[in-house]
Amino acid sequence: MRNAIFRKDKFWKRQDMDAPVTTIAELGKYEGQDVMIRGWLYNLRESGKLLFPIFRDGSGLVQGVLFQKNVAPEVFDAVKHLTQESSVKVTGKVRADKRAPGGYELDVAAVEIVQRVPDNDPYPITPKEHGVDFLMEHRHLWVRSQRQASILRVRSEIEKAMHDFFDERGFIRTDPPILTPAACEGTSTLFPVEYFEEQAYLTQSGQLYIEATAMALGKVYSFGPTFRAEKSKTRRHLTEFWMVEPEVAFAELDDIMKLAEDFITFIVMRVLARRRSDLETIGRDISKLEKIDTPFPRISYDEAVKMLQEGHAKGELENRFEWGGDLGSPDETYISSKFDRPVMIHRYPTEVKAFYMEPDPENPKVALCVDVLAPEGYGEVIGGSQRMGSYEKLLARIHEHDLPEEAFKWYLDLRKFGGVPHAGFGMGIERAVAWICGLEHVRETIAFPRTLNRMYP
RNA sequence: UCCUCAGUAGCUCAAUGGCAGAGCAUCCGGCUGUUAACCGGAGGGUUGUAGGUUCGAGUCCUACCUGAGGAGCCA
Repeated sequence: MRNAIFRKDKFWKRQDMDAPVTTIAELGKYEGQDVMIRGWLYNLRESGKLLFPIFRDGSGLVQGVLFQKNVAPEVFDAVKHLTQESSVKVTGKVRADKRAPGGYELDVAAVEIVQRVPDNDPYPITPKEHGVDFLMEHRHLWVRSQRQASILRVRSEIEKAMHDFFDERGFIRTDPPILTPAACEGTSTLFPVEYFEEQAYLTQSGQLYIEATAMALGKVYSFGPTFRAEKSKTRRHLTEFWMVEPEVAFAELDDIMKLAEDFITFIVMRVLARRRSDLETIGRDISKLEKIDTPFPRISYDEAVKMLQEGHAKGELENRFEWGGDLGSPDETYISSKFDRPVMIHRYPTEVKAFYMEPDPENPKVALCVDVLAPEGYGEVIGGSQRMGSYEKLLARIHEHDLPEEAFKWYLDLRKFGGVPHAGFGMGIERAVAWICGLEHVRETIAFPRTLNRMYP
């Protein structure tokens, strides 16, 4: 009712005509001028004849000011009873004020309510604290909060940086299939899907396919969603996550280790350059990111085992680590805690790694592979390797791992028709975003996370 | 799959085995510079579900459900 009456008011229409539309982030360019911003009511404080509505528009926050005697009674009344997250078009004069967050205020002259949140069914996410379960249930609204919006901006910047990095180096993006006939690595649990009369699976990695496109185009990369049906319930796991995977013909292990450290450093520098204010909103300790630079320390698996055993002897690790196993989460945290930049651990035992990895010619018990561990306990963000080159050895591996030979016929062909040494790696975007933003949990790094117990919203 | 913890108002949480409460949110009133504003008032409950012990259960016991984060596995 209030809304309907107000929409017909001539006052705001007249103001509206000459006020340019802008965003909150750009308000500084319009100091002293009338502008219109379009957004949502973030919060409202009042003090008698004085109102302080805070608006957000996706680019930032601005505080509006209304003195009762200075504005039309309909405008004052409309703002006074405006509900949180109602959508609005606001017209007013931009004024610099030290008391305002962001440095600028808007002297509100007119407000058009686009859609009013009902009084009896208010916006559920208040400026007060909420629990994880409640926020996840309202993820479609939670993304409007400043912190979540900043995280999504950083994620976008990381993805953009990633594309720029590979493009500048002559990589071609090739998109692998998401529906696949069989396991890529034969280890992880896959999501089965009905494919007409056949069984198919959602991809757990595009790697095998981009090995093929690398033989066509030389340097390629892929970026897309991957799926793991593992029943993992930790802050580092999603069932659906996005992975970027470069693959390079004629590259060996050392080449992709260099590529990996350049890649990570490039991304961190880009985020620091372009999304610093978002990192500040998130509360990230930026000095930790500023230390990231090449070269990253390179530690062989053998050396890592030695570190872990010494750590156990000093009482810093609960369990004694024995040569031959894969590093557990506490082991990775321990090793990465000794450095202030990402650590590269290379040459793991062949037995704990995927079937397609090339054994080290100097010690066939270990594979030419590398894991990159992010600092501050964020764990593995990159896994890569040099791929097995020999047709015969690869075929033997496929048999050893009980994989269906028929399904890998095309993959074996790559070793038959002009096989070359080649290598690549995969980086989980969510873990990289979590580390760069300093988040507790990867579920905040993607707009709509898919976890073991959650498909909604 | 295993281990641990938690489910009470829309939200965040209290309540020794003895009357189910507070703050925030919502609505009403007050306040001309507020910063998660503040002050006063009102409405708001199948204490996750099903059993059991007890004169009496939000509280103790059993099972189940849901969620959380740790292991394993992985990026």
